[in-house]
Amino acid sequence: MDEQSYDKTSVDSIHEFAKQLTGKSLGEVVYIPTALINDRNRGDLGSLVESFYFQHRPATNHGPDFPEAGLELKTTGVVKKSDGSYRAKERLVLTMINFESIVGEIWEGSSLLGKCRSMLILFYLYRKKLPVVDRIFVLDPLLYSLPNEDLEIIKSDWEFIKKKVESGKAHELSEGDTFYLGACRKGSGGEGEALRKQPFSDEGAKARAFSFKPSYMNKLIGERASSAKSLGVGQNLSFQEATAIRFDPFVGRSIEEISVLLDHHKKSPNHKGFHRELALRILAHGKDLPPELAKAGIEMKTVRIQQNGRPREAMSFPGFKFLDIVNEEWEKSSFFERLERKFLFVVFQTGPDGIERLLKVAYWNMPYEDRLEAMRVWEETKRRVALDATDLPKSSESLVAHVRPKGRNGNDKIATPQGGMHLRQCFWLNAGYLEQVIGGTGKQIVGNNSSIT
DNA sequence: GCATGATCATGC
DNA sequence: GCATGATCATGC
Repeated sequence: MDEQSYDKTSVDSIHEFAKQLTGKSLGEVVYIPTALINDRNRGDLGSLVESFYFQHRPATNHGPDFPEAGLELKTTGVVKKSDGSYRAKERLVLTMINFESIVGEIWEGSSLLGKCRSMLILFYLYRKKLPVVDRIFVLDPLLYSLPNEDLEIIKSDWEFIKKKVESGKAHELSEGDTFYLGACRKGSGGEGEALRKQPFSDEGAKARAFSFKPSYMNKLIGERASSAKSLGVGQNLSFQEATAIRFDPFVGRSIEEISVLLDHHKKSPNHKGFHRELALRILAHGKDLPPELAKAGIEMKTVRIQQNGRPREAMSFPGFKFLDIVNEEWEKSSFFERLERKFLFVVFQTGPDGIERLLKVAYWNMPYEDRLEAMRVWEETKRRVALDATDLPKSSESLVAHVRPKGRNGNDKIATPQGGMHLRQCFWLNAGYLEQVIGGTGKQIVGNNSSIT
């Protein structure tokens, strides 16, 4: 049934009309004046779809794209994974955060809610070199109406961001502050970028926008569905409460005890993922993170503390390539992306009796000052890789992070800018830094030291 | 006991 | 086969 047109007052009609784009690019369906394409790969595909496919020009720039239907139109990129399924290429930017006006808003009348309560999201296959009008739409368009199960979480994310602005800390905003909604950077990002004023501090803040995190987008796409059961976050439980309910019965118990209770045992004496597996069985009753934590992009990490209070090890992150980092920007680097996440630490400690027990569980995200220090280490690493990839920042050079090998064995070498081969490396958070962080999370079973009061 | 270098075990 | 999270090993 090919429809020639649609009813702009009807969400369903707009949705049906949009479906006819799937499998095609905008450019093959309608004529786009070349002046508007302009040889640029970037461009506002959403506006082009609205103007040339829907032939629709809203009377005003304010309000939804389709005011009569109360519908917002969004286009967003996906990339194909090796197994053929899709994942979000990036976060979905919803609307700029106006630091001046958000402090006077309430959720029910907020500009964010106006944007995201009803959206039609079209997915196109991202191809870097291809102009946006030539990118193919894939998947069915998604009619998004803020699901009940996500509403409370997104609302409290919004309130957290608002509170941070009210505390004069707009410049310290981080994606790790929140769960589904992120205060993402929006702007040139260059050295000369103009900072924005914030109402309760003289400090300039980088421009930010509300966005759905990539992890949340992936869940919407439905390509990462797992069988893991919901924790029940959102209805009447916070992340902290729901997590505490799962871990409470095991806190204080020994590894041995937990292992027996869950009937999960070490496969070998050197089973390196054992503590993590126990934690996942406690938290998720399985091997996958519960859907809420997956949607929030939570980074669950196990930390093992020795009798003397120090972590047994520093904390590693995925390896990087020498040839990549020299051309990367901090805010686009994978280390930055990791450190912007919210962490869930599952902490074990060996007691004076030599027995290791589950000590506590805590949510955490990296404070502003420490993110700046991590950036310094990253920039220093980038600089030194270009000079000599075998001489990189050691843990003695920073209180927060360092660089060390990360490989399968001594043959796991990759190319350096110097033309040689050297052991693959990754970033680590120092053991001493972790000690301070874990100590700072206090004694509670589940806390969140990122909270601002 | 710690910093640094080196490597393991697992799951996909 | 490979990335990943995590741990082991060595020398000071």
